[in-house]
Amino acid sequence: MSAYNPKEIEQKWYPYWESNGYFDTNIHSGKPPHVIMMPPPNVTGKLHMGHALQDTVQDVLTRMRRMQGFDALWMPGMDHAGIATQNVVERELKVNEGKSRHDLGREAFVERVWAWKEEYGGIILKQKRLLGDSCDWKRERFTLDEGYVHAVQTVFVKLYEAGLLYRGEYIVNWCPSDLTALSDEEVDNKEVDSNLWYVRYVLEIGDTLVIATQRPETIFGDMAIAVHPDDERYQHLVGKKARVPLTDRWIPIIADDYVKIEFGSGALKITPNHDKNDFEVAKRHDLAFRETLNPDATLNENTPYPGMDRFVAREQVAKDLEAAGLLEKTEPYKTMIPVSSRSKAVVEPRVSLQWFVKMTPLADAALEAWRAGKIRFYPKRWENDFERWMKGIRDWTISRQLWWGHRIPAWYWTDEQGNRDEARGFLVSVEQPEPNMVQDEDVLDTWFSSWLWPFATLGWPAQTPELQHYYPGAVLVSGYDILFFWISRMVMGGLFCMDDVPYRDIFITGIIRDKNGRKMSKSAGNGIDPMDLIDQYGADAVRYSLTVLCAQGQDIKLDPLKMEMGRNFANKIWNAFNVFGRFIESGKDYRDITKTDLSLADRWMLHRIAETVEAVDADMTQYRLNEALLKIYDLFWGDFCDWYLELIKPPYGRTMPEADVALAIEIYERLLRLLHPFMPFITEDLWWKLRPRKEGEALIMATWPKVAPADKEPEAARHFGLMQQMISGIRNIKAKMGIPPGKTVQVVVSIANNDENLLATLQAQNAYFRQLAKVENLTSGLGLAKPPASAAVVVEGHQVFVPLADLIDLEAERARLSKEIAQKEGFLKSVRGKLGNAGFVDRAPADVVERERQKERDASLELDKLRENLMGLA
RNA sequence: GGGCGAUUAGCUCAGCCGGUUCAGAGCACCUGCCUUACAAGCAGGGGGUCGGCGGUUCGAAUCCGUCAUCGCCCA
Repeated sequence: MSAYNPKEIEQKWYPYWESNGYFDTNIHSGKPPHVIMMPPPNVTGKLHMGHALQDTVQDVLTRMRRMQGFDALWMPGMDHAGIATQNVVERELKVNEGKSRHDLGREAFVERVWAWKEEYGGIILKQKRLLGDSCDWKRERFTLDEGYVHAVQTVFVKLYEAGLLYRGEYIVNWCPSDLTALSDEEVDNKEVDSNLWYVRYVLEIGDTLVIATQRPETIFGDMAIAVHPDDERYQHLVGKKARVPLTDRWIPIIADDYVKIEFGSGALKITPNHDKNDFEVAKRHDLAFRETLNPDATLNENTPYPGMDRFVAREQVAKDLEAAGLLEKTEPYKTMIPVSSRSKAVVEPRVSLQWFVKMTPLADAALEAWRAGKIRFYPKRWENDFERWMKGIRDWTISRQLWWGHRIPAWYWTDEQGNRDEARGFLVSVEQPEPNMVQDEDVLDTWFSSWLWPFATLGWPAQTPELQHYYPGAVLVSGYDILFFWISRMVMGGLFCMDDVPYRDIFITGIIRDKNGRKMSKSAGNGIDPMDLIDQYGADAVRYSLTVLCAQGQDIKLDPLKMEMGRNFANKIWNAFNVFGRFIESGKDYRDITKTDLSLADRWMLHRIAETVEAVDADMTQYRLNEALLKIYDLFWGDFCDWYLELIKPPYGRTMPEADVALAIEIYERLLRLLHPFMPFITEDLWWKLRPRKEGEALIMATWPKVAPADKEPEAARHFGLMQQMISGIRNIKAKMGIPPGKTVQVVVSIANNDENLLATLQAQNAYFRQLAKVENLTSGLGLAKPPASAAVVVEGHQVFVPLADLIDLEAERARLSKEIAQKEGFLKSVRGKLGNAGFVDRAPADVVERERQKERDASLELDKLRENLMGLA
């Protein structure tokens, strides 16, 4: 009559669930906990397809567990997203007031950020509601909440006291755009086309030495030239001096086996301040350090080009070298450059004073927990990456030169003028340890707060009842793009602070790409906004499609048209209700009406549901949501709609018996329960249409279907299956003979093997043939003869004849049967091939062999009958 | 350079521990239907030697090796 329109319905139910407290959890409920920590989205963020996918997965799991009687906590919140948020507010400040954050000063600026957060932050949490996320909003946390700040500072102190924290001048990744240090994980390596410049260094002994460099602009920071100790070409030069080109500075030539003899000329310039490896070499050889760049990556006063941008300077230096006759040649060269994953600026290795976490001991604990089976990855292969990263772990640069974030709880003494007196060292403490001490200016990497999420959100360091009840969680759902950033670090953080892993299962989803397989990004403009999809197709449809597309760990190439799968299914669900729904008497509760004489179809349907529930339960424990949902889809569409509803549907103008309505309601309820975690809105709406319900009897709070032993009736299911095949066969004959599906035919069914049970069932079900295949007269019996001029199908040895009198198209029937025969022959050949193989008969398990024998018997019997039928056509 | 993943129908992809007609689904395609739940639908149908080669096995889309192509991660 009309297509399903999700808009109205989806808007109706979310507020209903939320306001009734159905998402709420309660440590006193007496139910076992089931906890999922939502990866906190950036406060600046908007919902993207990755969120839509992962939230769907988490919500499906949460809703199912809730229905299964768990105290299902899905903990929501947001991340303060240091750089991202600071950038947003800085940009706004620039545009609106033409000011920089320095114009405002730190305190005023941070206040601005808070104001921004209150006004615009958290759009994403509203969007999550439109998706249907059933998280416990009352527990929502923000990584800069007061209590959370305390947790972050506490763990900082705790790490320091454990000797896992240090401060020092090391070479770090420096982002000249955001003017802060970054961790290794925040830097991506990109291959670019560049050059290799061969520069001549004048030697004190009068000769020149050619050195290949990718960065001529850094020569002003050169503090040595290194050659390999085994390189015979340069033995005589070690200990001599060379002049840095374009300057009057002389630097030593040293020997270090870090140098690759084959690369370039085999001699390497050592620039400790601007190259990680050179930094190490310099430490080994006790070289001096010379900074040649400003924080914004312009050259500084230690160079002849103060203020010039590094890339401009690169060309300029090359030119000047050439002019000075010091450039031997330039070669094109492909090289990897480090890029900030956030700002995309080319990162500069830069020596600066930063805070670091010593990671090896933490990683060792994580590895040990993993080896002991305390965490499990789905799919398992991600364990390899986890292990590799943990084993090769490097210390974590956690200080950031930003204003928005967790201020580092380290304190410094001051002199009379109030200036920091670094010489006296520092104290690490949550509270200001002594009057007149000042706190470190820097803030912590945002991930340094995120890695505490699973317990800091529950009140840690206080031993709250929530913490005891909800930690550790059941499963973490996230993408592999933050396996190192977050997932792995949480494992370490949990072990360090809680002495236990934060979750047992780690379900890693694929990444959603555009339909051509490219990563979605703002700059490429190929992003799909999930809000548009929800608007266009409905949240249930989006959830359905994403779940079905989400095979274990595979990236998803998403074509928005895929949402039609979900939309069509929702429409089907909606319309299926009408078949029996229109016979429901308003206000009537059908619970006391029991259908006592279940039909074959009834028993088959109940059996199929039971079977499916078992299969779905098994899939869900393995996080095979796509498999589970497809099974439910098949059950609903393939079994319930295509067969069951067609059978219970009364003829036009007639009504449906009350008992049938009651059973249909019961069956439909079970289907809605199974579907609810995946498609919560439409199922909740229909749930209330089935019968009057009291407050609190919402589907979201209903119980998950359990398999009752009485529901399983394999024999009934087998009989029904045979009838389905017979009916399909009749339809096939009609189609092939050019008989309109609506035209009635007569049918003779000949039951083989003296199967009187089947015969009895069949005779009781003439109506099925009438309704589904427009069979007017069904004659059935054991071993009946083929009527003249009839078409035939063979179903597991039983024969279905359709007498066609003058309607029969002999050619068509011959072709039909020939095809059947060819197929059957092929099958029989393969079966006989197996059985003719002595190895198979001897070695395969007895039951497998027996099964093949049975197949052979059945197939050859059927083949005989098919051939007879073909012969009889003449 | 090391590691991982992918390669199955025209397209997008499922296929767990090797054995049920196991070669599947959705879309697309062909034929016939506006059969009063649904044309976002119904019925019927066509279509793939499961990337190549080799191996293990009674038996391989599935396990192993190797090659090719594409993609990702790490250095």
